[in-house]
Amino acid sequence: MDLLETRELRYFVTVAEELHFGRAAERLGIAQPPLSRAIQRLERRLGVRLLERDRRGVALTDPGRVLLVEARTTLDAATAAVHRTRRAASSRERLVLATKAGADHELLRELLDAYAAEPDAVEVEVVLCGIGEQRRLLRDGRADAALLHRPFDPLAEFDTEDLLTVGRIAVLPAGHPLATRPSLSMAEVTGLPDLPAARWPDHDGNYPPGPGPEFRDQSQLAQMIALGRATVVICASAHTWLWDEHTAVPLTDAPPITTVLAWPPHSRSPALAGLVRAAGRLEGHRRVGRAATR
Amino acid sequence: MDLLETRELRYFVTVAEELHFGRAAERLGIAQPPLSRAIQRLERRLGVRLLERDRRGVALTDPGRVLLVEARTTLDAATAAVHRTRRAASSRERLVLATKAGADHELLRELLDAYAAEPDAVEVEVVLCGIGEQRRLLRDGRADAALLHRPFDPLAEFDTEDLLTVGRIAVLPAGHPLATRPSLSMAEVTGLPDLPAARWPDHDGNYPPGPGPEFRDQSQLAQMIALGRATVVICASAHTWLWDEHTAVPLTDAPPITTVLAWPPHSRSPALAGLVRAAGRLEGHRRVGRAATR
DNA sequence: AGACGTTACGGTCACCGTAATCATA
DNA sequence: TATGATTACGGTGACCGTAACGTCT
Repeated sequence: MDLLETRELRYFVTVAEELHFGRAAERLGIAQPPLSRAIQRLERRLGVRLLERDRRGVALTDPGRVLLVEARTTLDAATAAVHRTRRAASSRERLVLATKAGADHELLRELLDAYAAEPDAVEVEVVLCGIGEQRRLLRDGRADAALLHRPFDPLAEFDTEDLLTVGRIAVLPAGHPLATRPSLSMAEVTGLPDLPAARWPDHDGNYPPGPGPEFRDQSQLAQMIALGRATVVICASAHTWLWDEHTAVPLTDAPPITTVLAWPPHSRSPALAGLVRAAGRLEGHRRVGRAATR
Repeated sequence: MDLLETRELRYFVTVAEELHFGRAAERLGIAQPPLSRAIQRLERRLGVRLLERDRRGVALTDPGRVLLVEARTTLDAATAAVHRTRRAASSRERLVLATKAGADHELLRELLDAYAAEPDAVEVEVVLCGIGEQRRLLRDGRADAALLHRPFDPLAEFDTEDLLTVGRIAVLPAGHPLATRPSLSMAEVTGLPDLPAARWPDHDGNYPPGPGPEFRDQSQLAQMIALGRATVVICASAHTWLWDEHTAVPLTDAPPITTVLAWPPHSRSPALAGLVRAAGRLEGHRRVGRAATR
């Protein structure tokens, strides 16, 4: 009763992303006509119109939008099958941990050290990926676990263990008038006419509207702020990568950010279990430490 | 990079389930040789040996076991894509709720009534399925939500809302000596030589070892107990289907069972949101009611 | 010899690419 | 007229079924 081949799904996803048969066919490495026919076949088999082809191009229908997300998760599951099977076959076991480049330096170090102390610790490969890419790495099996951030990353589909909760800071150019303040409120740093808030991509890869510059990784952001062209409100643990030209000011009224260790819920590997145990120990120690210093 | 077609995965899963190329080919409706070649192709592409074919049949390797679960989730995702896309295309919206046949009568009634009171309630189709089948219906998109039971059903992969927690009862033949007792302990009802505990299938469809009779649905169970051949420890809400020949005795030391409403975590439908809201209201009322009667 | 998985071989159908056609701005 | 999707058409390759083969009990 599953009449969809992954090739067809891949075709559909590409067309849905490009909204243009020509470009989609080029990305897929085939000619347009076979692609057109494949989509028609898909629509005929499902009995559902997926794309609206009228004047001025192609648009997704409502069922088409549903299929787009379902097809993506199916394709992710298929590539996860490849990765996890190959991983299981490789002789020496290892864990792949995905994290955003440039974030959580110290925490990551602590976690790796804590895990290394586990009795049956295996090699941990750290994969640095772009903003918001960790979840896809988890879904398609390229990573066994990842560091995510609440409330930014949707966590519903994963199991998680809290690691560390910190406040937020505003990162300003060193010479800015507000940079001398000991703390700031959200209201004071939003809507500054001379310092627009930088914008980063959401989970669909699109940028929210606004006057600030778009950026895609932490180095772009750092440079833009150092140039005095932008500001950003960000996790306090980001202080590790600040430049001399930056000033970090704590925010009093911004909701805190929790870094969590996340993994696919059905994972059964003992190595991953060890990593989770290490994460729990880390968080436990931290809690005890906090309680003791009160 | 996803080189696996769903047809190949279906072939592999069937062989892995049958552990016999001939029977698997028959189930798939093809001849053995193409099946043999397809599996070889799969192994070659993955670079992994999935099956051990020596004398006395076929066995799964460790990577083969990994691929079996990954392939199942991939196939479930593919059929979910079909179901959800078709559902989205159908004009009138509806919800499909899966529940074990013969369980949670009253609770289900309450839930449906509570949901019907929602402002934008849509038609709810109730699908009765076999023991432990609800999770698969959720995964492959045949159902939008299901009633599951903690701690029996693994809930990691779903979002859930607690509905009702009740104790457990022992169901005995009406004439049994223990049937006159006001309550019992687990120790008293396990290991009775004259009344073995009935066994039901676990999540893989296998039966745990033991002397008691195997059963697959509630009517078989009821008959077997009425005949004086078995006993069972079961959710207290099961009292709705007891016969005159049955006696239910509460257990004092058995962990309680919670019926939960479960749904796929990425669901975005407003109709489902309404059902969850109704479930929350139900549980809230119940909690208030309990508190008031204390 | 029997059971069962694999190799050999020939045919068909699905998919692809090139070329022509249709629709729209 | 130009752009972009669809239909027409011929070819190749993937997959299947039948038949022969190997291997172990």
